[in-house]
Amino acid sequence: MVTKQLSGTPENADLARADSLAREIFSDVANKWALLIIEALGERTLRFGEVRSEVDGISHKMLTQNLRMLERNGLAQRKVHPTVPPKVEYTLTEPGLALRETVHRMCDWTHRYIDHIETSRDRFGAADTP
Amino acid sequence: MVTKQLSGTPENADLARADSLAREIFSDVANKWALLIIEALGERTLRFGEVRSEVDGISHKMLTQNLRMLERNGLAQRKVHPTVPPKVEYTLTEPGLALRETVHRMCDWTHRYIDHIETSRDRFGAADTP
DNA sequence: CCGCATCCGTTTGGATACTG
DNA sequence: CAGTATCCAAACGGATGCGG
Repeated sequence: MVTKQLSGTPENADLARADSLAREIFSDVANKWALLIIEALGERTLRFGEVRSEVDGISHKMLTQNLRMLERNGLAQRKVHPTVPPKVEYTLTEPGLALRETVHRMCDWTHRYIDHIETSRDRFGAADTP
Repeated sequence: MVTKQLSGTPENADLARADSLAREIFSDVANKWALLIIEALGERTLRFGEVRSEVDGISHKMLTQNLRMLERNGLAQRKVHPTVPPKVEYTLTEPGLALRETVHRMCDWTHRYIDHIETSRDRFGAADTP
């Protein structure tokens, strides 16, 4: 299991809990929108609408939902300016920035193997890519 | 957008296509089950049922579905032994192994920040973690 | 043992509208 | 502009059965 490595010696009960928590965090984070948002934010501070236009394709609802999740996990910070019209800014925290590093790795990976993958898809018999 | 960096200078049409393809691959790969399977396979060759018991929680259907996807993208190789009962083995390819590296980074990240995240969740007001 | 198909409940995600 | 709620379609995901 993925989280196996997280616990050096899986021998006591604390680790079982940590493992389950790790699984939960992993599930939160290992999804398309969350990773795209983290990437979009980068080292900048963006307003809600700015993130929205950066991510492109994401709906209002999904953005809100995922930003909430990131905030809850302490990956992004939410700064509300009590003005009118409202202005809400989001910034990645240290953990968020660290996670972003791994997203970069995944992007690099995509870049490196995109040709290989395309070829593989062709060979497999592409009849389902609209 | 995440895939922005994939195209050094986003100026011609080829890159737009590559970008869309990158997005598609990213969506395929950036999901819980796919990453867990890749991690489970590791450098070993496992039979269908072995993967199933490694990943734990995954259903027959989801496993099949994701293994097909990994095969289609050339991330995993499928070896059928025409015996009875059938024996089908799966192995990560080079690209698959490379992707696995990034999964490891994500696991390391989880390990490093799990406490921070747990604390953050508590502060946020944990009323929804069953 | 493995793969494919089917049924079906659950969840996700988009569109819209309303509030502050 | 941002957040919340509602409605509804689509996709996900589990269980089961048959076929190779």
